[in-house]
Amino acid sequence: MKSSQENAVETLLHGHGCANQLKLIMDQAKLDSSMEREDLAKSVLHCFSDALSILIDTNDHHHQDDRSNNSPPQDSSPVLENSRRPLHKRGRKTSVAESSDYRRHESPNPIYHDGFLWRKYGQKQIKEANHQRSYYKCAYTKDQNCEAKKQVQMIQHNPPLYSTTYFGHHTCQLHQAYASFPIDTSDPLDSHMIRFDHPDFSIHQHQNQSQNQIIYLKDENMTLPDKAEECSSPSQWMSSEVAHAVEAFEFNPFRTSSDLS
DNA sequence: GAAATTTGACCATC
DNA sequence: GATGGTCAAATTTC
Repeated sequence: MKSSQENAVETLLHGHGCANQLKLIMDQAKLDSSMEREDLAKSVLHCFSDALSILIDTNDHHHQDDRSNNSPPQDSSPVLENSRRPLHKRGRKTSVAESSDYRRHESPNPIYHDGFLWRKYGQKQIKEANHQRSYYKCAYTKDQNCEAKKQVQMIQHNPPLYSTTYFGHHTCQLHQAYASFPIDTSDPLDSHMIRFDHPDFSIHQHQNQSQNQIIYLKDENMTLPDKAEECSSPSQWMSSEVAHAVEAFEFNPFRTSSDLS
């Protein structure tokens, strides 16, 4: 019997293959393909690659844990680190940074828009990194005592590579709405969508004529299809940044009902 | 005018 | 003393 994680890897592998094929077709028919489409295809591929790396990496860690709890942690994938190594050698002031609960993701683009609302509270030139590091915390830190934080830092100039490190978990209502929301994509008529364009920034669940449920979130910089309701699945337009964040906070939009039970 | 960002100062840790 | 993380006043943006 396959675990849900193995099923997820299998599904992602299939999707990755399809996206790869699509890119090949578009490469062959460059006359017709706009840069926008090509970028989109690349983005999809990148998203899949990252997701797979993350899942495979997680599996590896689990397997290592199974084998021996005393063996030292091996260096993880360059794409994602989820180790218990301290992030910095010294200078930490907060309990958050000292926490073992952090997830680090590296990508060619900084992850600014990941579906959560962040407030920048600092920026520092980091001696060891030669690049500035930006500090963000959840916009609901005060309102809802949410302790989620993230740091964004360029770690490589050419080609550009950014590291986004998430600390803690969202305890704000926004995240709870995510986490408690049952997702089942097994039935295309019962799919769920996440939107970022609702004007009043509150979370709503909406049932349209085809029974699709939609979560509205705010993200002014997210470009969406004119009629997002007509998309058959979130993956049609969900940004890679959102996918990264979704992973970072252990929210799986493709989780099925059977996985929940 | 409110909200978000910037930036220098302060503090804890090494 | 050096460094990284956070605070909060100043500044910018909408």
